[in-house]
Amino acid sequence: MYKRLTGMQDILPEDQPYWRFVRKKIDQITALYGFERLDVPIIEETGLYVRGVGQGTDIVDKEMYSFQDKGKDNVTLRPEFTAGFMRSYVENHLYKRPQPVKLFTIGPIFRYERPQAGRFRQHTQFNVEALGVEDPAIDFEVMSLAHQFFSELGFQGVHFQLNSTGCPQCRPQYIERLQAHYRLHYDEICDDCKRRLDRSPLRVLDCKASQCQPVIASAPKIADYLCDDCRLHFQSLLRYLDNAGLAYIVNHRLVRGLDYYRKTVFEVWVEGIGAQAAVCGGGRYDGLGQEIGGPPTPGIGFGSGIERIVMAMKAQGLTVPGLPKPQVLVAYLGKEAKERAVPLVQELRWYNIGVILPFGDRSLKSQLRQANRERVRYVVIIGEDELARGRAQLRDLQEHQQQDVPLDTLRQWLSERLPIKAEK
RNA sequence: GUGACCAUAGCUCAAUAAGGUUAGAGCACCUGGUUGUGGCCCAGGAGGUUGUGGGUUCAAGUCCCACUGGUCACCCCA
Repeated sequence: MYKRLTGMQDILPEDQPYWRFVRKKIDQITALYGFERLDVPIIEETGLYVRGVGQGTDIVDKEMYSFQDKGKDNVTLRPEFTAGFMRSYVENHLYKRPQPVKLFTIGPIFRYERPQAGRFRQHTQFNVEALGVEDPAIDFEVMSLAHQFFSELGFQGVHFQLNSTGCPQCRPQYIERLQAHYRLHYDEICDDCKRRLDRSPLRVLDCKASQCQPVIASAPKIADYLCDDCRLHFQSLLRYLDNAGLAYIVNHRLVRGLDYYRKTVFEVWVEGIGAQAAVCGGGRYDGLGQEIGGPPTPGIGFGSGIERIVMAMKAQGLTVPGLPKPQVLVAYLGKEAKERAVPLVQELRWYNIGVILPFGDRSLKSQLRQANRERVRYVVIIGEDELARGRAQLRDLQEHQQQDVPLDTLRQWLSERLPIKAEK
């Protein structure tokens, strides 16, 4: 028997209402904010991600689905969207268009990780990117979109974890101070942090080991080391958020694992996805354009995992509308009645009336049970008697009533009361 | 990559404190109780080589080992 690959999952019909709801909200919210859809390939040259995401990051070092194709090209299943977006922006000369270019997409992302609650090797990401503008007002716009998105999905008290991670002007000085601080406490910190100190120093701030907490608490804060440019940018953003009443928590420990982030970084946390909290993570990546060989291009965006959103929605008891389903079942008794039922079902569907046809020549009782189970409103019953008279029994399962109607008026009778519609 | 836990019917679980005959139940499914009438109820039915492979034993779902898979957590992230 074949089984799903580790970390992959099937999205069964019963979960589709959530997915439909989230996708619909994505379409609405992006249209409202003026973001256009851009779809990029699911597979790119490996080099794009190695350069874009950065050597030394976990993604590049151990999480990419990379392989050589039949033409001996080194390719990789996309582990994130932003690098591909920047590639497309440069390749299609989108920088020639009025800036910013505001884009979004939704699609699968692949990372070879050990699965756990809220983490999969393939997950679906809603990505929003605004390229070409440095103005902190666009940082605000992107965050505002995220805020409205989650609020309208039904989440209560949506707020941001927010920080600035500086830029190449100021970050190095801060990192030196941070490393100096950690060297003073070298014996007290965990092994992971000893490793991080050289490879990815900002990450020590994110450590969860209890022994590291005092060292983190006494560590210098990057906010005190930002250059004028970064500080003013951050202050403007905070002001916009304040004025708009969007809640945030400045979290000095919030950092990113990817090299290209500058200045603004933010996340949205929600309850209900196990040890994971982030349902949205993003930031500014002004260095990425040049990194992959394009023009210097400011950009800000976020990614949001749909699986995590759905999981959190369920955990928090958020409800979504049901999907439309047929409201009529045509039951038949006997071979000749079936001969008439099959084209009747076809006809009704052509007139936009959703119909279920039972299969297998089962008893009327069984067909009615099915009708009840599938919660249709009406059952059309065609038997020998009815067939001979050119009529059908029309049973209303909700009102427990039944009437005898001419077969050729069924279409009109039903279409008057049953345009196909969503359940409840 | 590291660690912990888990694996019995489609699903959720049972199977006397440390082995003992044909592995049970609820839900779901099918059939019947009404020559052709749903929900509720009643009766019946189908559905398992107890994850795989070894081992211990007179005897293994139960004990031991390995493997596979899953879950959760770490690393890290959505």
